[in-house]
Amino acid sequence: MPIERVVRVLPDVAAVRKTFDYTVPVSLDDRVRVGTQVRVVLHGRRVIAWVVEEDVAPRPGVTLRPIEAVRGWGPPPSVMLLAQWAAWWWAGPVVAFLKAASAPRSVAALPPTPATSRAAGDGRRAQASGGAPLVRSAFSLSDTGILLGETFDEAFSGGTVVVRLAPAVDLYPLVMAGAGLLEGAPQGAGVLVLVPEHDRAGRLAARLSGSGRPVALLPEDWSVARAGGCVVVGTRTAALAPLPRLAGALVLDAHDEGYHEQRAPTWCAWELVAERARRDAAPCALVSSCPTLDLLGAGRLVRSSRRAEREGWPALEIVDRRGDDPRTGLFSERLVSLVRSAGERPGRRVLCVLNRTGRARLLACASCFELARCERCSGALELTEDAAAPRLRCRRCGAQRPVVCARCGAGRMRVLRVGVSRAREELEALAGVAVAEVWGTAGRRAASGAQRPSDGADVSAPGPWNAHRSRGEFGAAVVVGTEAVLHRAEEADAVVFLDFDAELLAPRMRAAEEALTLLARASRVVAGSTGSRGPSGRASGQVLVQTRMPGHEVLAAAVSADPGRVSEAERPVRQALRLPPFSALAVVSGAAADAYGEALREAAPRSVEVSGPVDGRWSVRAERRSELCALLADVRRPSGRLRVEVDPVRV
DNA sequence: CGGACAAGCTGA
DNA sequence: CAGCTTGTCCGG
Repeated sequence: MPIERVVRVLPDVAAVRKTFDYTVPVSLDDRVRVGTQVRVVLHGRRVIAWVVEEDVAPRPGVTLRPIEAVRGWGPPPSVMLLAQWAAWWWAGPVVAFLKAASAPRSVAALPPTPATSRAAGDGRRAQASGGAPLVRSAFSLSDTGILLGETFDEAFSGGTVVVRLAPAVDLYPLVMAGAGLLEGAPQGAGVLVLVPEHDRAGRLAARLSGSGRPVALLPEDWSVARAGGCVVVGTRTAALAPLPRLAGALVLDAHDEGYHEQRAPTWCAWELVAERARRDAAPCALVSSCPTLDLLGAGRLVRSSRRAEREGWPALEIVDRRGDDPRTGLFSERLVSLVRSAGERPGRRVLCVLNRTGRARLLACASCFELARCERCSGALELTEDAAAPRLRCRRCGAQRPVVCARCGAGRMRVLRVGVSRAREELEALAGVAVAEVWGTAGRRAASGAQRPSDGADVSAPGPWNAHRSRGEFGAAVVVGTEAVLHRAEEADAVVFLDFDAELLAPRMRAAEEALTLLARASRVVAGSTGSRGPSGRASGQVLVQTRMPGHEVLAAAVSADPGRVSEAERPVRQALRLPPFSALAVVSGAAADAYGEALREAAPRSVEVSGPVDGRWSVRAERRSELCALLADVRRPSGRLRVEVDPVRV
């Protein structure tokens, strides 16, 4: 009689973090391995569980039940280990990561693995122009192309590399170069490509597939990815793609906020991909037109030539509104004339961006109109609640000072309430052209607590946007909307930021970096999918920025096509305030936060600082991330609702 | 999570 | 003291 194996499983039940041992019936033996999803009876309930360990010596004194059934294929062993690491690194339940790494529906059998050692296009005949020639032609298109080709080579030279490429640069040749790592890779190894949005993942997968590469688009092609030997394309969760092994990895637009999960555990996809690549000794390219400080800490920076970078940032026109009376509203003369001319020339499209949801209130001096900003961190100041003796308080770092203008010393502030919903009407009246309004879902940085829509297309949202969307067109040449308009529009002739100061002064730690990513996004939209160029040699199209801070380093960086200026300005501020990446930070909230906070303070070594509660939130700060994670893992969590955010995007 | 069981409260 | 609520524990 054959001996039954014993395996250790982790049930897919919230709040159960323990593992349990079960015997493997002989009939299921060949289908049960590490990662397999099984059904087991636990406490009288049939639940789904993952096999986390094979051939274990059962703990003595317990009689084991047999596994009831095999649900289907699960993540490969390498990803099971990765999930375990991620659970520690972001102080969350392993189950959260295993779920993300598992198939959306049960998978009974895998498709055959493509033969990776063969030339691309062998299995599926190249339907379009074929694989390799596409790369070569892209490299030889222009001098710029050749310069970029050298950058691309460096991107996969080994280890994790941050690749800085201007917004208008077509990243497809780089992706093709990455896909080339499939050749000669071990059997089953694959190349991971992450993009921020699912639509874009679909387009990229189709294009790669057309060139003859074996491609799996996640989440739908999970089983293809599990078989390995292909290029896996997907969004954030694709960081946990079930490839048994990596031959290489690319994260496009790595600065995008979509790579950060907002719900706890607040994990970050590019960080996970970099760790995964490190484990498999695979090259990893984090690609961004404007790398954030956090990204820059992840690997060596590789840049294209200055010339290539200058050509890939479009013309940026700054409309200095310091001289304008705040009462003139959102629309400068320059903007009105731009919109008017767009209305006269058929086919031209202008997008006006106005982030009105969750916006900071802005204060300006009542006499000289200078904006009230914090001396310490440059954040926007607000008036304190105390009506008898109001003070100015920084919404970002909390510093306070009396109500006095930093420039002229006047003691009266005026509230600038730009961005009202009448923007569209006003613009229509001013410019005499039809203007459409886009609201749909809130921007991708929704107000705190709000969730990002899973794939960005909210068809249930009311309003003119959807009417136009269903016709596949905007209803007018001019559109006013939140930044969502930049994520949905394929291309435009001009993008106007009506109130860029709201971005620059937003009460968020990463406001400056995020403002620059908006300019980069706008740059891509006006550059168009063709990457056409104007007579100046720069990408065509125009980005117009209305501001009262024309000298701000974010604008200087975009004008000079040198995004490094923003991170260099940001670095000393973060360092002085001991904020990430110069420390490791976790924020604890929820009903049980106080109990957990006290326990953490009790157990914290000298090197970890536990402070709170402030509005029911505790913060835990350590010099090194590993110290922070060790503490969070060691202290038992009290029962009750608890949210632990490690390295939160918003501070 | 959800069932089991114990301890606590209530009303006749 | 039955009948019900509330809380804590634990799962192979």
